[in-house]
Amino acid sequence: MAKEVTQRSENYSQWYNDLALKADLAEQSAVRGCMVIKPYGYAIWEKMQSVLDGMFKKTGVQNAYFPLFIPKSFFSREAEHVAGFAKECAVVTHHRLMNDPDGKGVVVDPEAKLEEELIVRPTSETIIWSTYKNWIKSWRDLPLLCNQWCNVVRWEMRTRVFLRTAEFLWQEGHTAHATAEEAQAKAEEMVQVYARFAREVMALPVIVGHKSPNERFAGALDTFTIEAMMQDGKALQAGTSHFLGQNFAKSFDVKFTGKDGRDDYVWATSWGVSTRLMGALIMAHGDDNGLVLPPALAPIQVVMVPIYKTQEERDAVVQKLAEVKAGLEALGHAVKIDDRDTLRPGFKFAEWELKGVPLRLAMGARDLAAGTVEIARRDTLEKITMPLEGIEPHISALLGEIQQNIYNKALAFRDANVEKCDDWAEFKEKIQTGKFLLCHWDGTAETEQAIKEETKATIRCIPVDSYVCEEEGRDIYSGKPSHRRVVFAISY
RNA sequence: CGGGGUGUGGCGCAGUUGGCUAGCGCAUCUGGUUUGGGACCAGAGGGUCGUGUGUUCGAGUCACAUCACCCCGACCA
Repeated sequence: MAKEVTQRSENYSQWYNDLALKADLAEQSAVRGCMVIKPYGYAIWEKMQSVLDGMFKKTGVQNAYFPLFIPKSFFSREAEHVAGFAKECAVVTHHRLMNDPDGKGVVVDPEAKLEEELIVRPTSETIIWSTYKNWIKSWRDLPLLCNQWCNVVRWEMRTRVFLRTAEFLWQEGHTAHATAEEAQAKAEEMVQVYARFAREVMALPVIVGHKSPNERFAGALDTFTIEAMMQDGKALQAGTSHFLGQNFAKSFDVKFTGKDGRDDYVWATSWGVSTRLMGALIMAHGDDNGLVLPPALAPIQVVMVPIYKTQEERDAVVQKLAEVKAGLEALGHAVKIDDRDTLRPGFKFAEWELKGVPLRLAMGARDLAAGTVEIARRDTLEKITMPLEGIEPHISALLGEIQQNIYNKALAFRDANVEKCDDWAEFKEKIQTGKFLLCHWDGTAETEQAIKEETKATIRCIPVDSYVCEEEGRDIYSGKPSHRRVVFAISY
């Protein structure tokens, strides 16, 4: 069962796709553009959910759930927002099937046409705001901080596992506030939550910044983003947080009575991350041997492979490993003993590497006699043999070190591929080689659009916490005056 | 929707100017030997060649139609 994965250097795109599928994370479903997330992949998503959920709760956010179907009329209210999604909506028009009169399976019952079509949510702003209208009366009801974990559907033309699928899982937070300042602060707070999650849990260095007006979420006044660099130098938008102003409140007539007795529209934010983060994980850390999972997200942090010739040896080794496993579990680690006796050790090594397990322990008769164990790190592929005695805290520390090392590696890679650029000819050439270019921009949508058309590069963000560069200069394209540099890159 | 490509056991593919019984690798199953980096040997099962119509003594192969999927664009978390 030689599961050869395409080499990363040869064909990055193919490598990514192979990895997502062969590392047992997901597979193509029968439905066009949709995917099945397999148990191993879902375990990672669940871990992401639980960590994020904890972080949200600390900011006062509560979970809720809103309907999958949204009446079409709800979409008539916020024109700008709707324009952003209208072209990719799935629409429910009927509510019943019937037997085909010609005896060929089932057909849609033409009698069962809905009075008003239902839209499968591409995002929930419209239904949530029409609900919030009923929940918000007074300043005492604010702030209202809700999040929902759900699936959304966007009928994309071209799809890619985890990065762009017709249906995806995500989390969307929607908040309502009494003042613009408070809402603005919330949007910033949440993007910082995402940044912390990306950096500390996913070991993914991200750039926090504002989106340019062109790249903003439909209906937002300001959009914050976390942008990550993949190993081909392309950018991936890993999460966004929007300051929505009073646009939705006005469209859905959500007013509150203030302390002064006067009515005003509420101020809103929304923010989300999706299963796209799974794609980011694969592309940011994976190598030619497969996935490299940060210990904080690995469903299995330590895998143990017993090596034996006889049943007696097997029993003895597995028993010893079980003791170590118990010790590690007591320290809160997820451990698996791979005692499948139909597979050889070499196969198991390769398989667990493909699946990205951070640490592998191998123990055979030799080790048993010597009281040692072989430890292999997934991130560096180093192997060392250590005494078994008191190994647990060492492994704990090693997991922490791996988490840090994966981050450092990704950070070093990114730093090596971020450059300032002030020459248009140079820009056109370098941007194609997978770089983030820090360039002056005159702030106009026209320039941004022209650059996009000529090079496919977009402004990923106007950075606020790394690569911040407030300085006078001239626009890379138009030559007009500029006060700061922004991040340009080709993105997924 | 524009440009290009591919449809043959579960997966990946070969199949000559039409020719006789449709083949290979992987996977699966059985038996045995193995087991410190993706084992080996022997045997077995599994295909209306995407679909339809046509040409022909004869079609996986040729023609026309049709469907599906993939890649490159436009759109996007």
